[in-house]
Amino acid sequence: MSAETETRIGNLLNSSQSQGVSSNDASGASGQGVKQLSADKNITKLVTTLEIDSTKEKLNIELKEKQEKMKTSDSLKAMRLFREKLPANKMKLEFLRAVAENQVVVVSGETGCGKTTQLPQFILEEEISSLRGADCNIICTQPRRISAISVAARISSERGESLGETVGYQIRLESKRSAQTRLLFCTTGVLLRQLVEDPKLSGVSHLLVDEIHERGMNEDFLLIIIRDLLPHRPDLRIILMSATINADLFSKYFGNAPTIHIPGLAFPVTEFFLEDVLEKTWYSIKSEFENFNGSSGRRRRQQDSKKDPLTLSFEDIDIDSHYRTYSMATRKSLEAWSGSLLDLGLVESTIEYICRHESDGAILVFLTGWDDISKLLDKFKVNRFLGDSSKFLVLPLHGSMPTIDQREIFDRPPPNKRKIVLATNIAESSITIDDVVYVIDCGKAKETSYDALNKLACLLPSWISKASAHQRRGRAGRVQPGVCYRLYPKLIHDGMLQYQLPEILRTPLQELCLHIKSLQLGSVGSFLAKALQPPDSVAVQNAIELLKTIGALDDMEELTPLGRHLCTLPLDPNIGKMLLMGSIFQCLNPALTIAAALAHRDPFVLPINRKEDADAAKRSFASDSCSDHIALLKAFEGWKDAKRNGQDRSFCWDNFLSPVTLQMMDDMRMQFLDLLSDIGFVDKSMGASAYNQYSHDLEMVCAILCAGLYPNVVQCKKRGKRTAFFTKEVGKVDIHPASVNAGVHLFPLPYMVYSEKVKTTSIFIRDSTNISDYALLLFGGNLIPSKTGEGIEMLGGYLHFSAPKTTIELIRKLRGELDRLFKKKIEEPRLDISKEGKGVVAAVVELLHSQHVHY
DNA sequence: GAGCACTGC
Repeated sequence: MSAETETRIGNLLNSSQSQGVSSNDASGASGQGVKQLSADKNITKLVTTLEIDSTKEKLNIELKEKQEKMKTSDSLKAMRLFREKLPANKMKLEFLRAVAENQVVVVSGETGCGKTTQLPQFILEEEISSLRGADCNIICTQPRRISAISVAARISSERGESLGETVGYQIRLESKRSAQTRLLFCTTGVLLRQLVEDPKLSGVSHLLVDEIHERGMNEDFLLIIIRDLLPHRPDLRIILMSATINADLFSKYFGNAPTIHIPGLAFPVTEFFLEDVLEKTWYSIKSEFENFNGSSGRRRRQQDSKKDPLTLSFEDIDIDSHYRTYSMATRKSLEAWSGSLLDLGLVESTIEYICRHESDGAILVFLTGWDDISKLLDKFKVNRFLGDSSKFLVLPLHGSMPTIDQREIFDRPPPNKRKIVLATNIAESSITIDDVVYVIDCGKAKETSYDALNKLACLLPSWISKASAHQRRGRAGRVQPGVCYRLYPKLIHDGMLQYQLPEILRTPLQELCLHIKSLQLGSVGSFLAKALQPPDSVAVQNAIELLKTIGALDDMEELTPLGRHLCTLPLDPNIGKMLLMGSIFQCLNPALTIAAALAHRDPFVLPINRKEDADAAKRSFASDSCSDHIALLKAFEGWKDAKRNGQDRSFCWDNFLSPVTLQMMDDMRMQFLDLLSDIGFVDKSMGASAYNQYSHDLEMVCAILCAGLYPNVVQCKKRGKRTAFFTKEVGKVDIHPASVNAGVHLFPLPYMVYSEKVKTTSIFIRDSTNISDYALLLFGGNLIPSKTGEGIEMLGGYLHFSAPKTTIELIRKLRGELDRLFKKKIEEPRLDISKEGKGVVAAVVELLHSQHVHY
């Protein structure tokens, strides 16, 4: 730091310190007024209750009459016949009796049995017929937005109503419901948010929780809450719905609640395993070691550490005796088969076999990721048969590919053209392609796991569960009988886990922990111990530690004022903190944009053919900022500008951006703004300019990023002409190749902050922003005096900063002022600190812009 | 010298 800078900052600081602002507490005078008001309220309440009773009776009768008409309406005749044929219809009386007699009922049923559309409807009809229609309030949760909408729409049409009348839906940022709505479909997340306001679910008569077999975190969380709620709400009815027959786990969890099983109604799907596929296709699998020694025999145990137990157990099988009835060629292939590598040649041959020998119908191929899809497409190009684009319509389907927003996937292809969809497990439950007749299942999926000891998220291909395999197979039987080709031996299938590990055991828990605290559910540890499968205590401890580090929990694990604000923001606590910092320090717009992008998904798409161009587009947004977050920000701002000129479509196309994602980000920004206004950090009447003084100051924006993302810090260390990156927990990490910082050899600043660190083929920092030591000193963790000398430590001693004593003193002083300002604003968000903070913030900006110390 | 499962408030 230059002497000149030092003096300027010193002066700025001194000018601001003396201006203490007196508290503007006005609550002392308001006590009497509140009492008066509540007395009035009681009288009004009494009068309205009487009125409500008579209108309610009228409504009950009205609803029943309307329903009777519906039952005889001609226009709904076809719909009625369809409904009567569903397997669920046969169980109607049994189901309604079980619901009447028990507080909790578990229903299992295969796809096509009609449980999701019929069971909530049975309850609704029963309540209306019994003249309880006015009081009934049925909620049915779905794990995904798309299913909440489509099921609500389906039931509305079955009742001959418009969506949003008796039946409605509510998902984040979108709802169709009205005062008449008696049956509401919502995402599980929406219900969990609602619980903050209404912990007893008062007014809800029936709660159906669908797809509990998927074991998502929200659903597992909700089940704990429901079980604790039951004694306090004896009138509340709970119906848990699962797709798998094995519903015992859920029944036991609820004190042996009765279970009902509804058989499915799907077309039969024939199933072939690898051994059968090999017999049919005559494909020959080459050993992965063949190139080294020319023999095709298995090199057992050679790479044990890399192989999973299931693959290893297959290598212990004596192929010749186990597969006696199979051909020599097949046995040789099975001997060479490697469970750890996907054989794309086999996939290609299987597709070719179907196209040559089987009748019409779309083919759906389940692969693990972008790479498989891309490589298989390359193989198609040079395949003389499959490469004929007049006969085959080949479509990649991946969450980050541009095809995701296209209708082509769902449309029937023209006659004499076969549709072949190469998909990830997005096609397992999120996207349904009706005309699929053939499914090819590679048996694997990329799955996250959480290494609690290293505080590390992992994303690795692994064997799917039997339940997933069953679900994939079912995708072939939606419109007619289908065929499923499994590219793994039956023995592998038999050894697969029955179910995937629940999400609560596979993810970091900080957001969940915050949610538990906000619902006042007691200590995090004892609450989570009540889960169906409680998470590892180390994982819980990590989450609590992180919440303490960012200042959301105090030493007693109680919510701090900051923690309470973070609870109201539907965001990861780190990103929520960034948003608050942005609103306090005049960077509101960038904070809103970056928070929306990080919370939702990357708006940059990953096209197969033009990925170099896509990379270049992203880099051009980042310019020389060395920041993926700035690239996101600039891309969004560019889109907003283009949209104003009606050029948004071409802007997205030219820059490889997803319009759907950008629109969602825009909607989310509005939601965040509303929430910030609710909790007092933003006064909308002030106008945007009141919160964006530094929004175009990239140094300041990066400092806000640092404030939010800490302790996700990477040290950049020069290694000759390159830079190496290190974190406290796992040591050396790499910049993800998709980052704008990949391939940059030297960085102007000595640190990076990031939001996501994932272990795949290596440990990658997926997104990063290069930041200065000043940003870290002013907005990072607490400054601890160095034990050894005059410097400062951070991150438990992992980071050291040294500078002349006067500089350190100045930084400590500035940081102290900044912390004081932040604390004041967090404790009293509506307080105007702009005058008081002017000097401090100006000093901070000055410092962030000053010559950085070379590292 | 490389790489990007999927949901959701």
